[in-house]
Amino acid sequence: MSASEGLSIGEIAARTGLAVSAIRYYEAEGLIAPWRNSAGRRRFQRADIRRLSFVMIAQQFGFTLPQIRVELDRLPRHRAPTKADWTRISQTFRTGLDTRIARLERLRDTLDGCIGCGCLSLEACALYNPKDRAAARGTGPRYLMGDSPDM
Amino acid sequence: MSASEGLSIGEIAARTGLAVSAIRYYEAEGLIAPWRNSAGRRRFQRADIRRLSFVMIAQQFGFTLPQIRVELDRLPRHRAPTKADWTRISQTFRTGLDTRIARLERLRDTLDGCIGCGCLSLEACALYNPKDRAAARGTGPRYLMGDSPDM
DNA sequence: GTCCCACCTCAAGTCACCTTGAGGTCAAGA
DNA sequence: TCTTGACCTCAAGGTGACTTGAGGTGGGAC
Repeated sequence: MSASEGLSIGEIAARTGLAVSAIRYYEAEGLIAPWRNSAGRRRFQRADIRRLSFVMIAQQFGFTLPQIRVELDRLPRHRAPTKADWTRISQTFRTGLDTRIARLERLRDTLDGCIGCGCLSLEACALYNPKDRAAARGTGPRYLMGDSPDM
Repeated sequence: MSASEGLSIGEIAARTGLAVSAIRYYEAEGLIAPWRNSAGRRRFQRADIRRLSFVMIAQQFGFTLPQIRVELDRLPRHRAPTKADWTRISQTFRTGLDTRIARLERLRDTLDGCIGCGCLSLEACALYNPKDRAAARGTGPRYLMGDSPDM
């Protein structure tokens, strides 16, 4: 298996559960930086496994890959997040989560006030909220990730 | 303005706040079915405004356009949702919302248990939850909509 | 010698939801 | 008469996170 040092992309894929193509994609996006052996094959450090698991977790919290890269870029190259990094970062996650939960709860409260009304009036209906809608809409896709609308 | 009966696409756009291109897109997707006047221009009924506002609200709740079309297809063509329709549908919204909120709260609780740990171990870390991750991942984009990751 | 497997690159496709652009029609107003 | 503006169609572009496919390399097993 280890003709040269480090782990192959296949081994990394097996350990993280990621597809090989996804790992290559993450490299292209600058999230990881494996080196190459003499045959031009990617070689990974064990720290890369934790970097990748950090990527997966951060995605659960709704971070985009560029945002995740910013966090990883604060760490020395090839290093995985330490406990201190994690404490700092997880506070950010926590804040973002609270925001999302609060927004959904506001929506739920509004909906509760509207069940049985059914006016759907553009002028009067609180559900049709231009302000929140504007905030939720941008160019490109909007992400649900941890909460797809599987109802 | 009304050379013939009904409303023009520009008027509908002004009243709903939607872009003209979006309205044409919704027609292509079968969410609305305006008729054409002698000049080949789209003409809309007033009920279409409520249909479109229903589309916008349902999107806030995380429904995809095909899902929304299913709901609208239960109504007679050209009809807007009535109070009875709305009560039925809003129960569905409510259930979906509860599911999403519950999922985020579980994630928050897990995170709270992990702040200060920072192991990020693929074997031990509860944050790296293959089951939930698998549920959240599918082909194509995953949506956040009402809760974009703006942290 | 040949087969297979794991790996490589680069381009293009996928998904949902639209927007943008090119090129054209038609009627009203200056 | 000319221009403006609102509308039309159809094709292609953009977003994020990947996957898929074509075509190629290198090394070990039979």
